[in-house]
Amino acid sequence: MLLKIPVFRQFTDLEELKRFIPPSFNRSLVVVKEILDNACDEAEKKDYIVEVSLKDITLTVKNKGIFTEDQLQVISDFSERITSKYLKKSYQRGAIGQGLMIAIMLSDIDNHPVIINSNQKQFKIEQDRFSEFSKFLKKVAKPVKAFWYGKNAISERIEVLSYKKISLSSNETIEIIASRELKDNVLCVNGSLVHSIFYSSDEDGYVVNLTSFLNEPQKKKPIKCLFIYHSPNIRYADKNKERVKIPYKISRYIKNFYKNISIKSAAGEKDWILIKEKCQKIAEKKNITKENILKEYGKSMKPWRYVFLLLCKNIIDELNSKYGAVTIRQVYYQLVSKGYISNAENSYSNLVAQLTDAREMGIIDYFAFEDRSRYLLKPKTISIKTNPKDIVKDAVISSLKPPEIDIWENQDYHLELWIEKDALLKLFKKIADKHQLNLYPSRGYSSLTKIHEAKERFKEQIRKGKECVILYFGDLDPSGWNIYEVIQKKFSDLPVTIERIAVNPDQTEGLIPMPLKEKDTRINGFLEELKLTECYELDALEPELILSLAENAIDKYFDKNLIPDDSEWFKKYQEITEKIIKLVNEIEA
DNA sequence: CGGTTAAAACCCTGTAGGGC
DNA sequence: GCCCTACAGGGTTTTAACCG
Repeated sequence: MLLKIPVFRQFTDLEELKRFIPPSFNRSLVVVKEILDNACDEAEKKDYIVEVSLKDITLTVKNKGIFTEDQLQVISDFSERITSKYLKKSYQRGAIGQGLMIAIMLSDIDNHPVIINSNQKQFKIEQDRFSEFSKFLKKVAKPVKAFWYGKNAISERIEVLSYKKISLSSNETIEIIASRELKDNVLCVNGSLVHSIFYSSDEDGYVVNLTSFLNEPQKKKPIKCLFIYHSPNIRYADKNKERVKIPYKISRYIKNFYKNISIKSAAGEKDWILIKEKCQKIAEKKNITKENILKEYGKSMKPWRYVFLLLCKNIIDELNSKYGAVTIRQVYYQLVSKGYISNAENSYSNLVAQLTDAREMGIIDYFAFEDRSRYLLKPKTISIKTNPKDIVKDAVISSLKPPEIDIWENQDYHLELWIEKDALLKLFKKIADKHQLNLYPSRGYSSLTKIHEAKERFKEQIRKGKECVILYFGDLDPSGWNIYEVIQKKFSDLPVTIERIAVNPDQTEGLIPMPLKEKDTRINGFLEELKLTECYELDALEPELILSLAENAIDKYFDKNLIPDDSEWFKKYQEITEKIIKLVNEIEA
């Protein structure tokens, strides 16, 4: 079914239009920027020159016919979705359409005419919303279709309509569904569209028939629920959609229509801590009470939780001694593999919350963790009180630290260490330093940029007559396996060996398996190829084992007899540096 | 073919509401 | 009313499978 509501009304109706631009924006500036941006973008593609002229308050942009009538038809095909979040994501219609849309609406709001010269035609966008251009749009605009969104899209910007959380008039409420629980895609309509359905009256001449609208998609696919954009909290509301309010009688109407559809709330794992009872017993045994905790930390907490956090602390201490500061995700995997907590979606965020408390209370040290994903950019300055001579001396002496001689120069191979996750970077850093190897944490799927850079590196080595080898370490799970395969595929045009060192199917003995995530779209390939029903994290291997696997692999490609003799070199280096240091010491400030 | 959803890596905050 | 969980929100980046 097609709704017989021309969506271009959204771009020509003042009230509708206003919602698309944040209030703080200067509209006239935005229109100029958009028009110029898009004209330049298009012109650049075909090497045309953009002509811009401003007369009185009329902005004219000429781009030698890039805006063809065909293109305008495409742009004005409003049966396609439009962007629902300004400044965030735009769908389908692209820059020209977006620019035009904004241009149209702004010219409407600000009474500033905009002229687009295109293909010997002139489109003037001016105050009158059914001007030449609007008429053109009206003529070519297609009716809008209802469309399907998936789970993520919904959780991103759409809330379900039912009956719990949002307070309405009287005591009625509306419930928000946890969209994660939805197994199938659902039909939804975008807020402004719903808005149009309910608020356009017959006087406007638009046909509105909610029943047929609800009926139609039901025939095609079993429908779960009709979704309407809504945010319960005005703070979190999409500012573009804040005008969309759902009156109770409308929600009731829809609810009645779908009486038989049950809406389940998301069932997270409530008892995500699997060793609760054990902790309780320990607490009793050690006589840990709320009062004791309150006395010691100034904040009370259930004894079993405290015991749980102490157990976490032990594990964290152990990890710290092996790797140094760790990430919370590393701790999470450890706890899961030890059977302390469940491996559920909510488990990780719960753990984060627990460890936040633990840190703030002082149970666990802040230094136990590190955040590798954020950084501070510091200016490099020194105090005026410092002695310039000292600074120069320090700089010279520290720059004279003996360098490392390249032990790979005469080798037959060029070796690199690639690991799937950042978490193990520290462990691998040691071995990479020791053997002078490039170390690359791909963080899941490698970026094309880094693959390309690697290829350039390898080409250089191949020119030198070397064989290139990547020693790869990753999880033994569908995605982990696939990541490895993708790397192989990307290097298929270069003679590069990719050796998967760990985790391999023959290394899983004694490891605690994790269940396969059934939702993983790569699961089929994994099952077929490896015939495994469980998966294994790289972190689950003992660090010593990982290191020895790496050492053995490196030794295979490294010939000790080919290490250059550097004794003479360093003798000379020493002589020279000593002379320089002597000179520096002689300088009088 | 392109949009959507899923996966991977990582992190943090605020609050509604159930349970005790 | 406290404690705790779940679930909203916020941020960064990638690739593959699937589907119409």
